[in-house]
Amino acid sequence: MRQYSDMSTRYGAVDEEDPPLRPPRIEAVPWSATADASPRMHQLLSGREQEELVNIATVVDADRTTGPLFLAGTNADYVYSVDHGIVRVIRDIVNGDRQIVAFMFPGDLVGLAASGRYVNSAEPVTPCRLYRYPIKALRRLLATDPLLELHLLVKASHELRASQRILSIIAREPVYERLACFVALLMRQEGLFDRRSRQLVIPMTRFDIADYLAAAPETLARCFRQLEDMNKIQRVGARLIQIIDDDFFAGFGKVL
Amino acid sequence: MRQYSDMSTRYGAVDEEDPPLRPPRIEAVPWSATADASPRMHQLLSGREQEELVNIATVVDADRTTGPLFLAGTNADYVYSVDHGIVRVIRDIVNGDRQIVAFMFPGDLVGLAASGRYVNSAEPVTPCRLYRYPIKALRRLLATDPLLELHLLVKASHELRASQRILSIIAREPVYERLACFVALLMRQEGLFDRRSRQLVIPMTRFDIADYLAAAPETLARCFRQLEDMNKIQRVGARLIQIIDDDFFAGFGKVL
DNA sequence: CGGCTCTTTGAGCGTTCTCAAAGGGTGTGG
DNA sequence: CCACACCCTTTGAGAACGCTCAAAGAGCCG
Repeated sequence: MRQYSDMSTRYGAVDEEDPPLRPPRIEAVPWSATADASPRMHQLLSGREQEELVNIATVVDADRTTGPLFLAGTNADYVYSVDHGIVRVIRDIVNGDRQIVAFMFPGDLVGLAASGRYVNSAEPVTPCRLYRYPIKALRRLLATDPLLELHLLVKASHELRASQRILSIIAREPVYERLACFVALLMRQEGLFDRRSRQLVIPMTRFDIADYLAAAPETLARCFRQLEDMNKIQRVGARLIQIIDDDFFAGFGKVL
Repeated sequence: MRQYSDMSTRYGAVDEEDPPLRPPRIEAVPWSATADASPRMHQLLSGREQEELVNIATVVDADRTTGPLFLAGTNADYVYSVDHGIVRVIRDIVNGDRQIVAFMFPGDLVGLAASGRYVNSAEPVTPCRLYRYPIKALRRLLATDPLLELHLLVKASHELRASQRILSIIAREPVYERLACFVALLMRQEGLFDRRSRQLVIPMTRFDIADYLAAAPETLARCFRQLEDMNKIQRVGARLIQIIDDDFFAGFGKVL
């Protein structure tokens, strides 16, 4: 467990160790068209909103060794925003199987609830830092700040789109296409893809990817090999690949 | 085309023809626990909010012959709420395949947008009536009514849960389990299941169910037969089944 | 160096998909 | 009024893809 945590540290090292504390951020593609007309991620929170949020927040640091952030079915007392690192949001299926419904990256909100209970469990994938907001305080804030409320609504819409996107990815056959979509998603994430070396860091295990794409980890390994045989990628290490055919992945990344 | 429309009319006849116009409704399971502690659907809109919405809304009637409500990629000028009938929300995959990301029932909101464009297409599954709200007017309303904004946020969370649920259903193997989950979902819908006769109306075609559960329509037919052989259901007609083993479906309906 | 976990590869099997065709119900046209 | 045409549904047969089980390889840490 220990060394696995450290392994994650190396592979998922998007942020250097102990970065200076940044204000909370919530990012999303807004509803309306922006000036440049390209669907880009925007930082939704104003400086004042960030202050308001900091006032009710506590900082949480976690990694794979520290256990789940919260478990499905328990009292939903907090909502989290990701500052750095990656969190997986999990829904347990019946017989030991589980589905990762989302990977949460910096700028994302974690802690969906219904009837006072968390709907999913959340666990760190890499070492990560989150802001934790008590729901009661957050609701008080929302009642007095309609603009913040609007921003959360925009963010919720963004998460809904993301969920529908992974839905349409899972529906795809064969599996190597799902993997291509997943690689395209990772390439869009800040800090994982190095344009110069054309290398992409894969911060999660094959098991994680398998639970995300609804496939077996062995199949994933075969699909990586398949993409290599197709001359679309080059495997540098288990968690590091080089992108050979950009257009190929651009095609799979077209979906919003 | 014509007779198919009429067929849908018969099978999907949740509401009698030309019901009196009801005020707009938006339904969801709220975040917080309610008094009865059971996760039940609630009507979110107050009488005043319904009035405000009616003031900016127009009524739209549609069925399978009238074509899509809107197409993915077109300007997102309106949001819709379903009064009665069923709407499918579709995302096109590559080679003619498509994924139904959601069936929208009365009380649901349709018209998710990003950067000013609809993300999905929406088409009537049964004859239906919707309220159509211009987005501009709706945003003005939201700016002046924080409570309405909160209700939309709760509704968006509800849709997100629904999307994650179908995600975890699709991930299931074998397909007959997906179908069992789907049947359990339909049983929860108002007006489709008759408790006395134990009969369930299936308002959509095998193709629709296939595009929803990420399976081939032929496989769906086989799975219906399989459930019958297992003595879980009895096929009365293509779009009407009798539930034999309630506990079986209750088990698959457990997921939020 | 040994132990651990993650990753890769192989072989055999099972489920689902595809292609094909027949059956059923409904509206239309003769 | 009946027969036809259309679409949806069902069933069958064969092929393909992915899963399971098994085992070896690789990287990291103590």
